[in-house]
Amino acid sequence: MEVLLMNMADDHAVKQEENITQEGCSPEPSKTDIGRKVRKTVDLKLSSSSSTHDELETAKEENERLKMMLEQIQENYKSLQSRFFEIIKQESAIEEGSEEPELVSLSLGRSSPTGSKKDDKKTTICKKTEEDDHNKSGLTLGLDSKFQLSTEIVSNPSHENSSKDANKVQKRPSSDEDHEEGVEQKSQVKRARVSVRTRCDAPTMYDGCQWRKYGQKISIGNPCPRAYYRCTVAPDCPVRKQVQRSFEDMSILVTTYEGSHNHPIPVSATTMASTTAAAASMLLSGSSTSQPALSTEINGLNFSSSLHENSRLPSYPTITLDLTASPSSSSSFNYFNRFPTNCPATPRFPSTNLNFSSPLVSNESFTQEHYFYQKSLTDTLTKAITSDPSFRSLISAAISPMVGHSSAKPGDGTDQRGDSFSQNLMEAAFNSQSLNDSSLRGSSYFKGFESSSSRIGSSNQSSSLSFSSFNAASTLAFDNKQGKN
DNA sequence: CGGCTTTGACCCGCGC
DNA sequence: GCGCGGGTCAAAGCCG
Repeated sequence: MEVLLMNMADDHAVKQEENITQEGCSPEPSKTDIGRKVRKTVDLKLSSSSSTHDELETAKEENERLKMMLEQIQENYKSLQSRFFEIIKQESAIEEGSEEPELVSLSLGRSSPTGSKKDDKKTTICKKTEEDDHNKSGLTLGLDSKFQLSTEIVSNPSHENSSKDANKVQKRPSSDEDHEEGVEQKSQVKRARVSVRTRCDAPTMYDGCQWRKYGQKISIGNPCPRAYYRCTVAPDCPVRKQVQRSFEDMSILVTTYEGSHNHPIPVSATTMASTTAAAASMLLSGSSTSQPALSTEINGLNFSSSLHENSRLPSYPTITLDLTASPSSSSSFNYFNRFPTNCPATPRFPSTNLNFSSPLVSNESFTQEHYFYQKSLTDTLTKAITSDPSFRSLISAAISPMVGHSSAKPGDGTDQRGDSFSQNLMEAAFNSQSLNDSSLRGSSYFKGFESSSSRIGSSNQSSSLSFSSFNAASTLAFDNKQGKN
C-alpha cells in the first residue's frame, strides 16, 4: 500500500512537471528556452518532491493510525464474539428450563413503551440480543451473497426446496409422532414472519421482487380483503407474502413476509430482504420474557414484535416494521416510503445494463432513486479524483486489492492511467455502495463514507475489509483535503 | 399464447 | 363433532 502511495506520488510530480512543460511549449523552442525550462523543471521537481514528501509522511502517519484502529477493532470484535458465544451458551442452558418458548424479547437496550423494569436476567438477554444483532449485521447482512445465510435462520431449510414442499409442511397433520423440542423449534422458526406497515395507495408495496397473486380472503374484523402472493422470481421460491390494508387507517398497507428466497434477489429487493431477514433473525434470536409485545428501532426503522393477533391461530412470532411514522426521519432512510405511492402492483421498470451489485444479481430493475444516488456519488468521487491527486493516490492504494490490476499499461501515460483508475474507482465505489445498501448499514449512501471507521468492526469478511479500507482511505483523503483547505 | 388475476371450492387446525 | 377462519388450489377469464 505504501509502495503504491509512493508510486502515485511520483506520478503526481511527473504529471505536474509535464503540465508545466506543456504550458511553456512553443513550436520551435530555442536552446535558451530549453535550458530555462530544464532549470525551472528541476526547481519545481525539487520543491514538489519536498511537498510530496511531506504529504507522504502525513499519509504514512494516517496509515499507521488506521492500522492501529483496525487492529483495535479486530480485537474488540474477537472479544465481543467470544462474549456472544458465552452468552448464547448460557441462554441455551436457561431456555432448557424455560416454559415460555413463544414469547420474544426485542428490547435492545432501549426503553420499551410497554415496560421499563429490567432485572438482571433481562439485561443479559438484552445484551445478548444486541450483540446478536451486531454480529448478524456484520456477519450475515454485509453482502448480498451472505443474505441467504441469515434468512435460513428464518425458515426451515427443508422448507425451502419447493413451494410444494412448503405446502406439504403446512398441510402436515399435527398427529406426527415426533414432537421433540427441536422439531417444535423448527416449526417455530419456519413460522416466523415479518410484517411491514407502510403508507401506500397502491394495491401492494413495491419491494423489488416479482409476486404472483394466488388467493384472496375476506378476513374477520377487516372489510379489506387479504391478498396472498407468491414469489415468482424463481419457480420454486417458497417466499409468500400477505397484503392487507389496515382497518384503522386505510392508507396503511400491511405486508407480511414468510420464508426466505432461494435465489438471487434483485438489487432493489435487497433492502427489503435484508430488513426482513434482520428483523426475523432478531426476532428469532430473542429470548423468552414475560412481555407480550415490545418495540425497538434499528437503522431508523421501528420494529415491534408480537404473537399473532388472532388467538385462534397458532402463536407464531411476527415482527412488525412500522414504516408509517417517521419519528427519526432526520437520520433514517425510509426506503420504502420514498417510492411513489402510485406504483403499480407489480411494477416492471425498464431494465438497465448497470450491474453494481454482487455477481449474483443480474440486469434487474433499477430505480431512478438508486440512479441519482449513484450519480451523485460518481460526481463527487470524480471531482475528488480530478481535483486532488493525493486523494487519487490514496483511493488507488486502498481499492487496488478490490478492483484488481489496472488495465493501463505501464507506458500508457498518465491520462490513460487516470481513466482506467477512475473506471476502477467507480467500479469499486459502486460495489462498495452496493454492499452498503444491501447490508442496511447506513441510512444514506454516503453514510458509509462519513462514518466508515466506526463500521469496520462490524464487518469481518475479506470483501468487507476491502470496503472498510476503501472507506478509511476515502475518509482520510477527505480529511487531508479539508486540512489543505 | 403465456402469464397473471379472480374467485369459488377445498383442506386443515383450532375452539367450543 | 361441528363450525369458523386461515390458507391454498385450480379453473376461468383477462390482458398485452
